[in-house]
Amino acid sequence: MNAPSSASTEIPTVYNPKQVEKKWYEFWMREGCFRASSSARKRPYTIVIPPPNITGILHMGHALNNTLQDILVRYKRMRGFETLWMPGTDHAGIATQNVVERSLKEEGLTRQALGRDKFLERVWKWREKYGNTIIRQLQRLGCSCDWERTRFTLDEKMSGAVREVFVRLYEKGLIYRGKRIINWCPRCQTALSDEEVTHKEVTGHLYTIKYAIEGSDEFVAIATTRPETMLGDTAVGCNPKDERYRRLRGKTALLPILNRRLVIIQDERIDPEFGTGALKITPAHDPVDYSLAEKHGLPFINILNSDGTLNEEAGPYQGLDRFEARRRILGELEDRRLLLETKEHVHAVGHCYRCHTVVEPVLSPQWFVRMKPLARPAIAAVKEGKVVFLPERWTKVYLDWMTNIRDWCISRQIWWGHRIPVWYCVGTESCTLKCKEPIVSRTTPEKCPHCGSAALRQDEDVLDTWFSSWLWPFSTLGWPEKNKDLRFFYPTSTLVTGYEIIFFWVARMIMAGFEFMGKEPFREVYIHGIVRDETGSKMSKSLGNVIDPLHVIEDYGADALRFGIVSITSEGQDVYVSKEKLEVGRNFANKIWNASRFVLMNLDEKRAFLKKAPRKASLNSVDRWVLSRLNRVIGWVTASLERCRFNEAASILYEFFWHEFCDWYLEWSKPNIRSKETQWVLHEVLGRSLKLLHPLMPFVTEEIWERLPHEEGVLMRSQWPKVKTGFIDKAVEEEIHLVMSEVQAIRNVRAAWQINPKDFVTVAVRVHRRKETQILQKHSTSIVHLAKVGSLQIGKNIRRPKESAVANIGRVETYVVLSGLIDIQMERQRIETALEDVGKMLKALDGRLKNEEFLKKAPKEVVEREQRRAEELQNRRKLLEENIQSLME
RNA sequence: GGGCGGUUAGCUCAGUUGGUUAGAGCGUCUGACUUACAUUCAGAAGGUCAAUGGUUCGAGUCCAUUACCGCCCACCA
Repeated sequence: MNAPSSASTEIPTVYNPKQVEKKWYEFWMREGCFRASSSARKRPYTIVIPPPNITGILHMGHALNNTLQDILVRYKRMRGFETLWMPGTDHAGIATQNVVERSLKEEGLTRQALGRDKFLERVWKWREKYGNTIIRQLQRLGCSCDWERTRFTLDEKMSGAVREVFVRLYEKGLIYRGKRIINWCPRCQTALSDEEVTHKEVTGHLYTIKYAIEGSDEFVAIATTRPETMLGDTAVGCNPKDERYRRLRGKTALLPILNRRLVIIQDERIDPEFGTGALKITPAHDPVDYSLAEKHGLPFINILNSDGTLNEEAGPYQGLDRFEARRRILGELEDRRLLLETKEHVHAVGHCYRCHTVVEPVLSPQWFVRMKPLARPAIAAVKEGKVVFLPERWTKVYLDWMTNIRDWCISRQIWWGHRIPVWYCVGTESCTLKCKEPIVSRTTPEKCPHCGSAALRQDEDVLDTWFSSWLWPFSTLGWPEKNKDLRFFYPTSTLVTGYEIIFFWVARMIMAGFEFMGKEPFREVYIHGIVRDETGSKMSKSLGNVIDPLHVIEDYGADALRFGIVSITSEGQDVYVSKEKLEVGRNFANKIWNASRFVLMNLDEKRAFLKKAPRKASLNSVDRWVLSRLNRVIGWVTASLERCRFNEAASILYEFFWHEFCDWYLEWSKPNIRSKETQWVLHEVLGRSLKLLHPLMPFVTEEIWERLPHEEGVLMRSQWPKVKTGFIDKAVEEEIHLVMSEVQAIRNVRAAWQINPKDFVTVAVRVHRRKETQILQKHSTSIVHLAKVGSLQIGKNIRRPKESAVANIGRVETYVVLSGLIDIQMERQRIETALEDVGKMLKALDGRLKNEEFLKKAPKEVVEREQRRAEELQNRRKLLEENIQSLME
């Protein structure tokens, strides 16, 4: 393939991501670099994207989630897997409907006024216009999804899968229609599943109300947090063991205001300790009351309209909003002196997860999925390790939820979604009893199978959005067809998601995977944290604390964003993002850019020599050092990515590339820059670093790769580097380490004594071991070059020069001549501080070495190492003391 | 009421299976436009690892208790 040519040989000194990112993304797309095929002769690696809502615009949470997936996918691709990242979007029933309704409202319209068909047309139009925004934004992030496969949860094929699943579960008896207490959102005007309700602790009130006892002057006091629900009371209850209420047995209470007669029941489940011990029973608006009512055969009175106003059962309060009704009722009770007490009360109140309105428990006929049978294999699979959570602690959260799973309310009273595939016969003449049964069908039935009537009415409701999402890992691959893609790419490999949707999505996918595919949907679930701002609040538009990833991409580049966000993400912890943290990414991208510029500028025109590795013997020890470090880094980064330790990989690369390769090797290479060996090493280290960095920072690496001589095609399709163990060389690492600390020692003295950076200094080094003498002499040109030394003497018999400061006491003594600048007292202070430190360490060490238990029980290597250290420290102490002496002479 | 996570440098956080003198980035301080990079370079200061107790030759790391912060789950009206 032909890579797009880079403009000129002139390379700007500041990396400009904008143009580069656009160019490469288009190139990758054009060349089909993201495509995956089930006919490939490779092992598959598959990730399905957590489909973002079509209403979504890219926020930091998406940026994190998708960067992590892209890293895995790019890494695996380079490792030689046939890698599929399956993209798509979610129709997001309630969320999308809300958005479109809001825009209708601006036109003075409502969906009811428009009618179902017209409204749906509008939503589809909206989706045509805005539904792919998030996809384009993901592309700007660099996501390497196989976009040609992009799915949408409401596509015809997806809908087919949904109907298939509904019918199968219905026929198996796992889907049923029933009248139960569900969570009702009066604003969205739909039922919600238990998971769609978030409980918030709020400080409300506990009101104690007097209920009169019929035919007496007595009354019973009852505590409630929702006084308006009294309008739906059909009984009063207390614990049978509660002596206080013995007198009420067999009597009847009177509901205040409405004067409804309420039987008084006894039940063990009523807690005599709470409130007054007497309970008002509102069977249609409380789950506990509901089950009490079923048990005791009480009537059910629903007092709410779908919008949260009160209905005709509320008598004088009909038409009022529930909270207004509460206020009025409290006023009325107060006027009638029936309100005994009002006190503050902290309790958990359910809110709609979409619009944050307080939800109402309401008795309502809905469709449910029986979950217990589905949960069984999903629990077993996780226990057996077929599906592994990372971090592992989520396993317990999952299992707890799974074992206490409740039936799933799947019907929604909205229009945007998968219409429930159920029809009812509305024929009148020849109908039999059987005609009352719902007709559940994959396709629209033409007539009632029992009476033959063509008058059929489809269930008005749609399915919960998650009823299509839970099929995602296989529906996207074509299920219920049995095709090659499914055989090849299913089960998928890793699922990457945040913990907030473990119940909504992850758990349900595992159940669906076993139920419909007979296999787990993925082998590994990587759960990352949630993105928060500096203050720790969840980033949200309403709080105005959003750092817009698109702005970051605009200002700093996608690579900067990716690197920045990854490097602050440690396993499963929440992520706090701030602009400053992303600057680290921008700076690093720029560093990579400039280091590469340096290498490219210096590579000779004739580059044939680059193809053949020089003989190891012809490489100097600095070359061998950097190659040794590089190969260690290859191993570390590979291991980190294998274990999904993204931040670890990022920091290993950052440290190596910046602080070893750039800070040291590049500086070192300058004097030898014309040598073929040096050039080969520069090319080698840069090239392999680009590969290692590519999953994290795909754009800048690809751009440089193109300019670097190579024979591998595009970087994203190149091979992941292997560790060349032959290059790992502990001895050479130690050798260079000594030279580096020598340079640092001299620089330290220079800085401490404020020597003008332009001045050369005279340095004398007294060495105590022959090996060290050899090393330092061998590298004396480097030391001179890197520490700006004029004259350097190294030897065993060196004496402290007059007016010199000492550094690096221990293995060697380094004297920097300060003629004139030296301040004896200050130098003495410096040495004494060092002496104190040594003293402290020695004391601790001595204690350990005198401890017989330690000598007996600690491993031999540890003891030996401590002994060696002690010797070194003693030696250092001796030298420091001598230095103070000689200073005083 | 259960469960989980966190508490390490001024700030934000790393710290793999317990073993040299606990690391990074930012910030601070000192210096430098050194021919790849000021989105830079060189150097420095800064920590009794929340508290207590225990296990161990040895604890930031393991165990227990406590405190504070955060999150999740739960039908006490």
